[in-house]
Amino acid sequence: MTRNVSDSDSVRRQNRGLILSALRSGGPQSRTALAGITGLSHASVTAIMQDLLAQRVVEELTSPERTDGRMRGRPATLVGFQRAAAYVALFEIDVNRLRASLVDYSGVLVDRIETAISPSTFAETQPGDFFGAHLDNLRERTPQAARTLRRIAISVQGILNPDNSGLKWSPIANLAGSSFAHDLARDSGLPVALYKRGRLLAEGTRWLDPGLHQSSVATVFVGSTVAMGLSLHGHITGRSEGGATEFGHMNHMPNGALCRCGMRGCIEAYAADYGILRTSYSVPDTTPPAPAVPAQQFDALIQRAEAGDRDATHGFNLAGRAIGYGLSRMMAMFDPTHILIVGPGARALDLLRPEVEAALSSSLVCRINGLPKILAHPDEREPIFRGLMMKTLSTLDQTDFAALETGSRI
Amino acid sequence: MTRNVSDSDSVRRQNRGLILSALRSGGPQSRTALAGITGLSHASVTAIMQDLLAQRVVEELTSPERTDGRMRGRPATLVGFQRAAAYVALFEIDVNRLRASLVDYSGVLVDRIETAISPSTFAETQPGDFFGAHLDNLRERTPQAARTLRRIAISVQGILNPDNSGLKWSPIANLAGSSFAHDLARDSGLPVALYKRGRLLAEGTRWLDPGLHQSSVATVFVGSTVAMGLSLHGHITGRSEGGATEFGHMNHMPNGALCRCGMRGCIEAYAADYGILRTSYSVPDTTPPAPAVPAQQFDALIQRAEAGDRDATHGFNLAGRAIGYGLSRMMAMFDPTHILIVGPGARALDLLRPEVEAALSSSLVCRINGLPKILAHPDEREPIFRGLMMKTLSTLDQTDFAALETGSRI
DNA sequence: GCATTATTTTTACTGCTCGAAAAAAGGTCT
DNA sequence: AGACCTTTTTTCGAGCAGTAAAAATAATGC
Repeated sequence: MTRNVSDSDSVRRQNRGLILSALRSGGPQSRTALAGITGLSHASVTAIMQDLLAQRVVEELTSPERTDGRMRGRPATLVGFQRAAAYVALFEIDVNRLRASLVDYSGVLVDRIETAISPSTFAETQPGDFFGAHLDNLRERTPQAARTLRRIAISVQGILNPDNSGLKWSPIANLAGSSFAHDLARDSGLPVALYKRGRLLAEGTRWLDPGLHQSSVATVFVGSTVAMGLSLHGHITGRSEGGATEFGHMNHMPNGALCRCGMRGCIEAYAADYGILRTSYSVPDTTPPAPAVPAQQFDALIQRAEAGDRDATHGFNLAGRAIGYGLSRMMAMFDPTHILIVGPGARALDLLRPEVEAALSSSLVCRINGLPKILAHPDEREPIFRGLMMKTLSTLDQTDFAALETGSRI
Repeated sequence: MTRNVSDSDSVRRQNRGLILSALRSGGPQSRTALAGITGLSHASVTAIMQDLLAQRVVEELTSPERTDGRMRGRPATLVGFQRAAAYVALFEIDVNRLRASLVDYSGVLVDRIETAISPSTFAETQPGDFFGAHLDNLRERTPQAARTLRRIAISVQGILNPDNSGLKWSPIANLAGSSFAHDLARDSGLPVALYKRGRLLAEGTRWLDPGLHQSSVATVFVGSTVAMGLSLHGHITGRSEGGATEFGHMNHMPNGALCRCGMRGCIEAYAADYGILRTSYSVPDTTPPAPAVPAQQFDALIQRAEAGDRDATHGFNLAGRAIGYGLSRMMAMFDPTHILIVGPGARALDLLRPEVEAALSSSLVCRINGLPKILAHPDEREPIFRGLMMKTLSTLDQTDFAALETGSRI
């Protein structure tokens, strides 16, 4: 049972966390600016800063670099994260690729390794060992980071265990089943966090687009799979309080098209690249899906549909309808004001939009509240990485550094 | 912008709130018991209690009534809410009935008035005035409560305004459109809260069934409408952070049966009493729904289906399928461990269950995590009232009484 | 050089929780 | 009846974090 008692310790944690989080989203700032943003008094900011400086969590920036020469008064000394205060290792795993990144505490990418993944990769190597090997690699290449490495976070696809120690199911062959997060944590001695890709998309767009930072956005990935993350007023919501949803495998049509997951009628079976391709080529929708669709083949299909090809258009229509009804069903439970389509499918938004909007219009909530704004952001790599990084660093801020005991505040 | 700064004020609020909430869910208790439950030290509990006693929020119970004669040591003095510390007025509005209740701070029902509602009620009287008249009535009948009346809460059906000041849409004729909560707040000078019925069902079952108190439950009302509330690990979740969902009007079938709301294919159009009746009597599903279905007619239909009547069984099958697929779609975003069916439809759970479970089984999350437990609770009146009352009193605890400034703690 | 302006630090004070010890309130035993 | 035991409740001093206001600091402008 967690104690929710509030005492001076929790007060300090809360207010230190407030300052770190302001620094995280606003970059290096003066103490006065931080006092304004957090609502703390100048005295408290100074006191907390003294602790943070003494603990080498933050540092004063040497180059004041006044933006305007005509500023009066004592110039502010900016305070920013001390880059070497901590490092985190981030893994993004995909059906055919692993990307391992080393990031310092200020959010600067230090090192990156990319490796190809094949369906046999995890048949030959235990997932925990596979990640462990890459972690060692990162450590060897940046020895000074190895000492202060604090956390590991992995972006995954599939359904998580209740304790987030591994996956119960995943489209990545042989990845599910083992508690690889637990294994990796044991072997490395570091905390390991698993995040669903869709959830990170939501987190990432929250950080990428300042305009959307505090609004309610449903971020939908359309590509080799279909996934969704929800960011409601800056809070990530969804299954298991982990912010994950199974949007791609939400049922669209009872007994419908065969999905890669083995079930029938999932949204993904209509709206992922393989589904659109299957419809466009009039392949029966009970045919087992192709393992992977090359990017150029998908782009060619988009071009055909844009040129007016009936079959291709039909494929995108069915995809749009599946996504649209899925969104309309989601909106019976959440009320995002914006829908952001990311991934390869974002390039086809104009083809999808009519059916998406038609489906949304047929729902009561949209008739009452109006349609949400539907936007596209073709790149999904950057949001996922940024989401993974910001989520991990923010967790580090709050869990590790906000809770540090005050030394002797003389 | 809300300031999240933590200071001694917020510490007091938090810890007072902790004690009040323990008292709310555990009933009158000794200080020692409260210290154990909240995690506060005995000294803090005593100090906070002195304030609460001085402010007449709680009182010491006179009758110790030892449960066991063989108890040793100094007998505990129980502390409980002071009944007259506050009163709240609760309204439950339905298509054909208004129930106005006056409840004291300890949760005891003091007075209750029931009034019939007809489709013309709100055509003749402004909703704000209608509630105002009943409020005055309650006040006149219990003058000592009128002085310490602190809050008004209303259970409604329909889609709320973004600012919760009224309804954008409601199945209750002419109720939507006006900001009656705002009007009533202005006229009465008291805060008025609007809650969706489905949300209160979730809140109510949370309080009614201690076994479900901390688990994750989706409570589905099946009757003249279909509604759902979610309680995940004791937290109520859903649209607009208000915990509401539009489950009944989630789309089940594109271009499907005509719903009372005017849209087509809503779950309600298949699973509310009128929908089941329409299917059972082979009336075209685009026929405008009957305004109200008498209870005995619905019960007769259940009996016919239980006796094996094909047409009636078909009606319940389609209803079960609509609910089942709706739940399966909901479970792509939430993961309740229990599904609780309440309302008149709960009596037909055995008829609905096969199709509900079949639909759930066809979803990926249920294949991976297993089916949730499906239970029935035939009475829906009690959970709604209890949910409305507990939510309102808990809000009063935290908003009004936890925040009371400490007088002079001599 | 000195007033002006803005930022940062210091000082004095308040309020809260906590641990330990003391006080209170019954029952039990001789 | 009175000493003892057990459990609950209160009291007391220490410690810590926050605020407000005053003081210190560092640049600009005349």
